[in-house]
Amino acid sequence: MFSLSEENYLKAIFHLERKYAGGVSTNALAEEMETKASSVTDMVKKLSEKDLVKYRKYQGVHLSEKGKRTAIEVIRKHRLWEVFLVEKLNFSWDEVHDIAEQLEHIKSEKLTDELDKFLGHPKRDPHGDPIPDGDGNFRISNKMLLADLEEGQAGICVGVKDSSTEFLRYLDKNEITLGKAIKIVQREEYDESLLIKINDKDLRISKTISKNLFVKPIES
Amino acid sequence: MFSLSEENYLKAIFHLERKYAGGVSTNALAEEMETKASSVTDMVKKLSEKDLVKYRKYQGVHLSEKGKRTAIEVIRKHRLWEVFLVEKLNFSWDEVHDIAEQLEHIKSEKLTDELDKFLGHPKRDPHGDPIPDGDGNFRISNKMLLADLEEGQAGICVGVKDSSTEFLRYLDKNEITLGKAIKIVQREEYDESLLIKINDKDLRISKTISKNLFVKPIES
DNA sequence: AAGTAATTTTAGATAAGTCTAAAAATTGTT
DNA sequence: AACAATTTTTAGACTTATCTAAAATTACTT
Repeated sequence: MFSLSEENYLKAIFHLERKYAGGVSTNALAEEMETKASSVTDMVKKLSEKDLVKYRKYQGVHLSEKGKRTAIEVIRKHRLWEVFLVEKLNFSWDEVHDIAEQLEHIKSEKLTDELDKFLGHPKRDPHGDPIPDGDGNFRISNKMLLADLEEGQAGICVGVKDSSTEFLRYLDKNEITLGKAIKIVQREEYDESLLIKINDKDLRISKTISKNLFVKPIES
Repeated sequence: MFSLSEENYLKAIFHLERKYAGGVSTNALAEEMETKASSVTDMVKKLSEKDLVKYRKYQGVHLSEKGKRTAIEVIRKHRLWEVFLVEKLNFSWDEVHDIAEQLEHIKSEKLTDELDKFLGHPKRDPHGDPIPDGDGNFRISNKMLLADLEEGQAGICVGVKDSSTEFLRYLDKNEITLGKAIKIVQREEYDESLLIKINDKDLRISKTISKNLFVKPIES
């Protein structure tokens, strides 16, 4: 149906629309896709002709309904494959991204549905990101950045914002995994670092870390 | 490492070298790849420059050691994914080919090895074709065409030569599956059809069928 | 062995996706 | 509002993989 390149652009636009609700700029897309602005313009025109995006020269792009549906389908496959790799093939959460980038383009609706069933209809991928269902609906959750919790508040670790190998390895090393409870013991205003309690131990984490970790706040 | 197209050519050459030991002709490759002879010439030159094939103008091609290794790796992945689809995702043996054609190009050695392990190191794919191991070694078996058995002889059904949907559906309909014993009750010389006994029932099959079914003869 | 038929290669063209460099439009600044 | 800086688009070129049509080579046939 759509080329690998087209699917990757749609996915990128989908992700960027969260940040730039007023339209995704050519430069932002170019950076996300690690390509040049001129290439983006070319591709965006093509996507526009196929009614996958709404595009007005110099004004950025938006996904159309059709484009959004396609993007979500690719994301669904990406996340299901990540679950497969971690749960069934002994991959760790920092190893799965590049392979899922390949697997997400395999075309077969039956394959996606059977994989979903085989995995027991998982709701989240190994990084805590929600997996859309077959109709493209995401489970919405009240997650927030750890950095935005108040002193004394606690939350359950539910996802990462940065899923780079480096960050995930840092988390592994410090035994921070999804599902764990984290409590803010003390906020250091000077460098915005946090002293947190996790696994019954105190741990000091930098602003960089707390800005990349999602938690679901615990009502208290 | 290699493009999708390059891998498909290598695979096709590998298969054709069984039939044309003296070198695979441009036309034969063109037919197998469903493309034009001129396209084949172009690609074969490219593969030759990469030392994946040995090529002399007008003389056909042979895989080099490197080309053969690459082709076998692709075939290994194809067959492992077929096993996965049938054993884990409820696909039937006539539905898996096209999806495996896509999955066979996913690049990750760890993925292949873990998949192999997850599936319990299967020796054959759902059509009875042997799965090469990680070093590229095929299990060799003394299979032969059902058509070549003598009257009175029997064999175990171990594979298909034609794995088209149509043929596989015919087999399903007649309850001919891998592992079943088949005995030649009578050969009809006029049209080369066979009367066989399978599942304790007599069945008349045409030459077309018997020439596309592999059996391992039972010593008697 | 010479001529015809078939196969294979070459030459030039096309499409997708990318690039660089230059032109056009928008945005920011005073 | 005018100029500068930034962003975006256009124009033209390149690569990969393909095609058609013509030329070259090999194979077949008598």
